[in-house]
Amino acid sequence: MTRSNPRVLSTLERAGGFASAQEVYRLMQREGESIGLTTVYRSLQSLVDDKIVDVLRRDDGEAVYRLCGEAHHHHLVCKSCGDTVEIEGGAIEKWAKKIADEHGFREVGHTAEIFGICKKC
Amino acid sequence: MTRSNPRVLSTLERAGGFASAQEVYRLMQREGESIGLTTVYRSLQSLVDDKIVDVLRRDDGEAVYRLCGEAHHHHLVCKSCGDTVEIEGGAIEKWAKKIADEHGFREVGHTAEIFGICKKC
DNA sequence: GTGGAAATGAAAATCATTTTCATTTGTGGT
DNA sequence: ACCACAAATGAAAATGATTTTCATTTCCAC
Repeated sequence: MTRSNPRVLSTLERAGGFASAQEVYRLMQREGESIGLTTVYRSLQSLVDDKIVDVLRRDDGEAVYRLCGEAHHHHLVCKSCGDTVEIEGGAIEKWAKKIADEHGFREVGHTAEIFGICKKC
Repeated sequence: MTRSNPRVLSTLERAGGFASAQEVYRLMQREGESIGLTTVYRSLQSLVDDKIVDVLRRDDGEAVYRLCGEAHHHHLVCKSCGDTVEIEGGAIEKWAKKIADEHGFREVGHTAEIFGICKKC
């Protein structure tokens, strides 16, 4: 993936760093960019693989992609408006490590996400 | 919703309190219950509306339904062989609640999973 | 029983996402 | 420049969960 990747990334940035694949595609169409929906999906997926963007789920199950810094963090997501707060996970890191050690697991990683309804909703 | 509702609920219980609509449907089929997929969806939705079950999303976007009040647990999964250990998440519960409180979130839930390579692999 | 509202379910529609596959593009070797 | 081959692209079809439509069935209240 080389040609499309940067265009998709830049569109995602322009969208406020938070959009679904369909939205990125429609936005690029509107701006006269020539790209296929399939390629948008593939580019986003490769950006996820490269850990340049993050993916999470809206309430209706649609995947939304989000620019993401390199620092490992977790998310507090509003189920209603999709608003996202990056949070620190010091406690989690320790917990994950401890549990994994207890069970003899190596090369340990983890995922954690908190969701609820935010103040505004 | 009256006739199907209890049957769907009881099936969800039997499934361990955690399953997708399709899984509930297939389970009922296998057990010889006569019910339509549409009705399973409608029953689950009404159980969600009544706050008897909770809905959240798998990584692939499929909705999974969970009995409310079920003590939920987390998983330690081996990336290599898929072996899974159920673990307790006391620390996580507290962490999630604390963070959510700090940001004024209501109706809070969370997901967490630890993965790595197990002893055998 | 009778009539009408609510519940049911089969089939079709919807919608995001993935797959297939033929075409285009980029690259390295000559 | 030319050729060959691999990677990238995108249109169209396939997939799979979920929702909608609509005709039929069930359940009450009278």
